Amino acid sequence: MSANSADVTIRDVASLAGVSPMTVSRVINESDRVSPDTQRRVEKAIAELGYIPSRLARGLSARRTGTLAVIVPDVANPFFTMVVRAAEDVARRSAYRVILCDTRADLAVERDVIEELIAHRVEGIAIAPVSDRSKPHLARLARFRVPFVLIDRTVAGIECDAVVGDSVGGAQQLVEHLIRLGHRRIGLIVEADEVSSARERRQGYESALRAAGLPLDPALVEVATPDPDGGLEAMGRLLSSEDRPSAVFAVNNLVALGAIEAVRNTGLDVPDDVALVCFDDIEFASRLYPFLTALEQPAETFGTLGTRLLLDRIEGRGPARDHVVVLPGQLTVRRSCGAQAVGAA
Amino acid sequence: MSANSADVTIRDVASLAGVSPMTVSRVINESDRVSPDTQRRVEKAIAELGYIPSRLARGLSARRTGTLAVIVPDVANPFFTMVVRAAEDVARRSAYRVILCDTRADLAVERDVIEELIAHRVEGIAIAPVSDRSKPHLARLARFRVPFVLIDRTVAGIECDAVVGDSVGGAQQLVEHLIRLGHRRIGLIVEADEVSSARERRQGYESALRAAGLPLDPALVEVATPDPDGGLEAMGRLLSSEDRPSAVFAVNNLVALGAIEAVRNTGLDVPDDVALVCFDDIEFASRLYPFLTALEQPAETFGTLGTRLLLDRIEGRGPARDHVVVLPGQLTVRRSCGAQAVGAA
DNA sequence: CGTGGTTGTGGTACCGATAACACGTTTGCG
DNA sequence: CGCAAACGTGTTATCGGTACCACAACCACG
Repeated sequence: MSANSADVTIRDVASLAGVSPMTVSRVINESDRVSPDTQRRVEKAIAELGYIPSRLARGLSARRTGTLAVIVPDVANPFFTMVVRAAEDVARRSAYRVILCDTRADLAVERDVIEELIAHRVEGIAIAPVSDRSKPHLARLARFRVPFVLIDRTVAGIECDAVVGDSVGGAQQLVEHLIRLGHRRIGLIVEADEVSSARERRQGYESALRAAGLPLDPALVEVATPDPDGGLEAMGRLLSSEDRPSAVFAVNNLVALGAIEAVRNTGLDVPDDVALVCFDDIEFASRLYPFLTALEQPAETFGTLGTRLLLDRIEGRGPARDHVVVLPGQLTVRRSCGAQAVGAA
Repeated sequence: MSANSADVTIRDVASLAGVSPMTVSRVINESDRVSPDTQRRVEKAIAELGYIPSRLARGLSARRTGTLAVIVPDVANPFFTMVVRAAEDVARRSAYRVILCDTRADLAVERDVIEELIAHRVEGIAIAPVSDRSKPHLARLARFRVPFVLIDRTVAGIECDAVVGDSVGGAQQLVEHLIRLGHRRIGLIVEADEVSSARERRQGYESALRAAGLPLDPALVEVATPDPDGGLEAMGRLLSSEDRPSAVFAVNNLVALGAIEAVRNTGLDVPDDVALVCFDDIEFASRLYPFLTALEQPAETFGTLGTRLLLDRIEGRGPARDHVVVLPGQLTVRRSCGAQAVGAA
């Protein structure tokens, strides 16, 4: 047994087995044009030396790296955590590895990360882009012929495969629910308009209000960063306005968390003083304390489906036209909206 | 502008700039032995062609891939999510990329994943191993001279750098706290003994009981998989025993979640009927509903410190001896233990 | 003005694998 | 029995970079 297996190459295996490197390569790649006897000898040599073929060399000559990448703006957001986990799983089942990139919603990081991934010659990327301003980054991918699939968000001016939620419809459902509960002044905490999902949720909010004959009051719309701190500040502003809303729709789960905190900090309570609904559940929190009325999205499905589409593209099985999947969400009514929770259990 | 930048090589850049590939390589690598004029010409050519050097080729000839890996048993566990995010961040700051692997606590997956990573010639691995039975996997890494750092768990028989929590001490604190509240029959839901952190938490539990002169009753100890379902089942068994515990220490946050569910399913309540404490907080849940009395661990620090140690090793800055960091946790008292939460805010 | 040292650049081999082709040996079938 | 197809294996070139050495041009110094 060698002291160090790190430098064993295909040639070492070949000479130990008494064959050429090419034959070893055939064994590794399970080509069938190898005699059973040779195959056995080679496999024995591989085992004896503890040989592990270099993916670098393989990738360089075969032009296949067997690596995908998943880019998300925030792995710590439970929605994206599940997306990442599902993507990793699907990838592994197809013998691909996954490089995870968290852009922290920073365009500069996203740009760099994409350069890196091209340099790494990843075979495809599933990306939840920062915003519409990610367009040049995606254009660069297209220029390098790196297949990619958008997850959760589309980007204006980019045509490609995508898996997104029904943000317009979901937002409508949430707001209609609030209206049904009797709310007339409904606030919105949303992230910047250049994020497609946020834009669409805002549209859903507006169309629900219009359908109910309610006025659109710009004072009721706050723009925030999509995290608890953003929600905290935005809700603070809404609460301090003269004619404060009786209900608020938060663009996602983390924003909702901050929003609730803001309400409580003011000595008020959810839902008694302010009702609250949002997109995306926080599974662990709901399990402990079913509180948030949320439009739950099937996060894992975003990841699995997105990765499948990506693999299809890579392996040329993709449809000729772009494939945009819209996944419906599900309204789960709990306490934060002030409705008696319908005891479904 | 070329129609496709995917196949631009260093030679294309060289001929456009009227220099040799070697000179282009020097520019890419910021070697200073290039005249300012040449440098400018080469950079212009690079920009014009949209050239991105191949990491495969670089890795192959320079024997540096600039890639690390992080292996965790479950990214969806908030503790590991934070570890991963922190690791990724530190890595990027040092110009390394990170491959994420989720073993789902499956030894076979762990084995495969490690083979893959060696094949990829990653330069180092931060790993939260499945259990003591991960030893052969780590031995393989050692044999291939791949530096690695253990995160959160040590492995019997493996000496290396590690960043772990003070499981014994933390468990003691939690159990002492329950004893102080008057509990005499304290249950434990723990994962298999072959996981070092679980083993140590059990030790802490036992020594706290012994110190208080309380008996160790095997009927009070349930082994479970470290997830909500495991907690649910284990707590179910504890509750149905004839002399059920008045308090339970759950080995981690997810187990606690399931345990609470089990209590509630029985028509009982936490903490009135059964008090509960656990390791690791669930930040998002606590933010919404400060309920779990937990021994909080600085998850991000596990990731940052672990990755720093790893980078030190890789770059040869590591100390000669193994560096084991033990991070203390912090007891945060909330409602689940039945104590009046000390209003610290 | 010769010698040694620096500076900028190029040539060649090689990293570790595979593609493409070539070649000797069976095997099959009329 | 002869020739073609199938089989098993090796040879060579190449993937896209970098290490290493060579070398010309220039500098300074005694």
